[in-house]
Amino acid sequence: MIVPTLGTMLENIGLLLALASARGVAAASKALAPAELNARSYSLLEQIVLADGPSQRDLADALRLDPSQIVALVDQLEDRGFAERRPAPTDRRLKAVVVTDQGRRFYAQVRADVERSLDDVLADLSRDEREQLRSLLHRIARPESAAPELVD
Amino acid sequence: MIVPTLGTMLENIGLLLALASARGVAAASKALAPAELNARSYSLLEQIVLADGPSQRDLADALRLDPSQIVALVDQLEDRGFAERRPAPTDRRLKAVVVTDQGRRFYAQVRADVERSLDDVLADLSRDEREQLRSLLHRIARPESAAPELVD
DNA sequence: TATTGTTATACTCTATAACTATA
DNA sequence: TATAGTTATAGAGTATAACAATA
Repeated sequence: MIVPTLGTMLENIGLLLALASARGVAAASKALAPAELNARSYSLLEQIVLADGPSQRDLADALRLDPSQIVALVDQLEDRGFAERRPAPTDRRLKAVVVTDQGRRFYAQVRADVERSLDDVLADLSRDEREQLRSLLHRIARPESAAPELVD
Repeated sequence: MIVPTLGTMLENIGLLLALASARGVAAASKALAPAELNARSYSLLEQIVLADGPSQRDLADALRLDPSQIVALVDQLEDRGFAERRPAPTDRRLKAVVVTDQGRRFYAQVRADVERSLDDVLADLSRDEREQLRSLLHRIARPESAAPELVD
């Protein structure tokens, strides 16, 4: 190795964010592989379980994905019997995405595996530090002065 | 909107990391677009500027990319006259990647734009909080007990 | 006119395997 | 036998535009 301490001179917080995120996604993906789910579909299922009835537009906003991508992801959950599309009573353009009993059970199972894998990623951090990190990230990922700026 | 508070019930720190990272990359990409550089190439150039002589393997480790991807990225920097490959004197398998004067000037220019764009992303955080975040992320992205685990 | 869901498509990224030259 | 760099390629992920139905 020519430069042994390359990594230690890193200051760029943007790169640090990207590297930490990549580690988290990799760990979650590995944990989810046996269930044939990827990290994005897991997060989508989680949103559906927690909200129980969001429109696809809501899901696109929550995950900062293009609505056209939500279509395929919800299709997959529907094909596996984990979610269903229901016409929204108030606005016939909307489709409410609801979790099925089977989907709720499945989520409970895989969630334990995912959280264990994230524990590994956060192993060096105390409980307090994890809460700090979560709070700081929340203010970056979901600023109070909303203004979603997926495309600009 | 069916569920107004979807975003606020988010606990998943893995998703928060991914969203925050995506915001950072998007902001940096936007700032770098006029210079026809993407976030990854910027980080690569930064490593070369800071280390001045890393092997391509070093760069792959620092950015957690596959060595085969570094080839194309270094090619691009070389084509634009920002970096050069030099045979390493100690081991003829290695190629030391060094920044050119032109590359150093270019980096200084775009760096200001990137840091300004990251300021926007971190706007809600105080100086102390940014330092906290950087420190926490560093311990996730570059754990002391190294063991790079790109592929496993 | 604007918005939701949808389809199709092109583009970028990423992962993987195989090869060479050197050690 | 192992490592650095390289090439090629297939797959996953992403962005974009256009359309029908509804508001």
